[in-house]
Amino acid sequence: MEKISNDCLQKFKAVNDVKDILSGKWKVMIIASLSVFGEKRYMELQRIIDGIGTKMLSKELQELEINGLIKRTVMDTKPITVKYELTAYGLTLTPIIDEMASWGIQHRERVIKEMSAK
Amino acid sequence: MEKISNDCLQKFKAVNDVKDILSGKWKVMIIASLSVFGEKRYMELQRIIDGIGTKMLSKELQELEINGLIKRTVMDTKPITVKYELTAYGLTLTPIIDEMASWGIQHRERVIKEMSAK
DNA sequence: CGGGATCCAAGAAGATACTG
DNA sequence: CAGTATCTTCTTGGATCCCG
Repeated sequence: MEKISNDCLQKFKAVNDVKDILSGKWKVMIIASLSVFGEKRYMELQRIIDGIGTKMLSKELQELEINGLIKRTVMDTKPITVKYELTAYGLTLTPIIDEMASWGIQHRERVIKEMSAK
Repeated sequence: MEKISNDCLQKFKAVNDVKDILSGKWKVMIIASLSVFGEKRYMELQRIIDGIGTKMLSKELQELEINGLIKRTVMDTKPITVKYELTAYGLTLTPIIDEMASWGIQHRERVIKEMSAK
């Protein structure tokens, strides 16, 4: 008779895990960048993600790499360049990003409506 | 020729909006609690969400209320009680929570496999 | 270019005590 | 019970300099 409760708890804890993995101010946006725009270089990420500094970018990229969500590749170009991309595992986050994106788009429409309603 | 780029940017910004609205260490877990378990009281939320203190709980609940995602109702019981629940708008976040939950569950299975593989 | 190291300011968050 | 107020601690993150 507590079957439902256990399922809910399971679900709740699962959300908590995702929270932990995507904790940090910028991780979701890094994933979103790589998910939406595809493979990017360090500098490009910094330009895309508004307001992020080199320190935080490096730190969160490393944490994401440790968790196996992104892959870091050093290219042997004249001045060295590094590209980042989602791993196969990181790509499985796409549905979450997509859900967030579509919700955000609807949210914008809602906000616009509210403003014009005044 | 920059049509695709604009769509991507739109999408990216939309994700960013969601980030902002769900910013803060506990907001996602509060939403998840109310989504998974349904209407809850202040104290119940504090018990469910491991580690949260009264200060953060109050603060983030207020912010969520301001954003129209949750509804706060004061019940006139002997010792006063307050219940929180998702608004119709807050309920639209359910798909995101569900995606996170199912990803988290698969993530757990993966971690378990990795450990037993050793 | 892609970072690492250091220093420092600001804000987020915890603990505790208190109130209606 | 449901918070608020206060104080302290910890984390975040910005700025800067440096290195391969």
